[in-house]
Amino acid sequence: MNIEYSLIHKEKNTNARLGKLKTNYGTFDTPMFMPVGTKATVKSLTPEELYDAHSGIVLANTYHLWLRPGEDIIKKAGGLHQFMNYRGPILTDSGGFQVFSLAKNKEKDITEEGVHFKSHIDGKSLLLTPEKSIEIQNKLDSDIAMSFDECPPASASYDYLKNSIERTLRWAARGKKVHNNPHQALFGIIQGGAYEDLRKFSAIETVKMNFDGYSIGGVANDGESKDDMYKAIDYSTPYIPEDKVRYLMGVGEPIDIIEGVIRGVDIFDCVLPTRIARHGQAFTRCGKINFHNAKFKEDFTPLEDECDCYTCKNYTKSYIRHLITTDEMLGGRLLSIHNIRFLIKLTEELREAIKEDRILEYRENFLKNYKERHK
RNA sequence: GCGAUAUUGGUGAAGUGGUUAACACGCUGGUUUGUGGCACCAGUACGCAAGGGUUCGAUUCCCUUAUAUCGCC
Repeated sequence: MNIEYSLIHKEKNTNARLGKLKTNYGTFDTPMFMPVGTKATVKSLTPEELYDAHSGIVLANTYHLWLRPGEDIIKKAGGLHQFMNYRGPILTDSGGFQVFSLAKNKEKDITEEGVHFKSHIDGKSLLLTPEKSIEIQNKLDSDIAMSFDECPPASASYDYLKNSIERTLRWAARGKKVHNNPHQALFGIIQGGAYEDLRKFSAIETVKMNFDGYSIGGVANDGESKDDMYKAIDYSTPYIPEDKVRYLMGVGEPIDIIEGVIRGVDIFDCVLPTRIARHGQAFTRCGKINFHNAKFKEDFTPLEDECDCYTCKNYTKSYIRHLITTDEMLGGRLLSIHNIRFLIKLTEELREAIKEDRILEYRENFLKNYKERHK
């Protein structure tokens, strides 16, 4: 077995779904937020801290682990779970997203064969192909592998996207052909920007290949508007079979998670909670707050009264601000613990709301408190 | 007591007789959506020790005072 998705309940008023995903390394409920652990670690957190946050699954990255320490070393260690001592499900991203940002000349470097680029570590010229990405992921032995796709920028033209999704489909087929880890699931990725016909085409053709789950990609890129992101989801989900899990790649912000869930998404991942934490910011029910702000200097209350995370149960805003402004390691750690728990708790609440068919009401209440600029 | 040198923002400091006083740190905001890059962006001295003078114009030249450091009695 690799994975088993079961749909438990469909919300009455929206496309939101409650489900369960079973893997060899544990079962978790969906919708779920997946913390990002690019280099086989969710930056600064121990596995125990991830369990405490009720994290169902974490993401690691093929490109980074390929370069360092190398997939063979991880295989020797007994696979990614053993290597990083994480006893829960792990998904590996294909490396496509990273490699495209490193490819200097998009037209020349992105070929039918794969993507040519220079290592960010030593400048060595490298080629990542769909086959190579899958072979690496097979060795990493994650629970879920992702197809190697092209992740075009939001600004890409219709014609570019059309060619790109066709190539991504060919790449998906090539990857699937070499995938040979029976314990590992393989997901296909739907692209197509904010164009209805492209998303539909990409979704239908990807689903034809019969993957274990499906992702919506190419979203939340370089200044894409929220409306376009929501459209990309709306245009993709109708074509994904109900009994397959759906993963929206790279999202993110609390509001986008809620909107994604309403549109039928089951899994999200995002660097935001850990990245903004390292930059001194935290998610709260009232919106993002910045611990560099002087107003927290003498604020001896918890980050959030009602939050059940380690940070909120034990530390004051004044102390966290002190750690952040003095650049102490613990500051980023404490905020990462909170931010990850915040997003996972958000998905827990969304699951409750789905169960009771009141997800629209939940969104309304959430938005009432949450102050954030709408792009 | 005498002489020399210095005195620029919260800090370290650059600088010039003439439009907006460099840069860095700090500080104050902000950004961050499948994490190469704890990063990026913006703001932050109405004043150059104080008071006089020279000059069309002085932070920049001169004088006095204050303070500091170093010498000498």
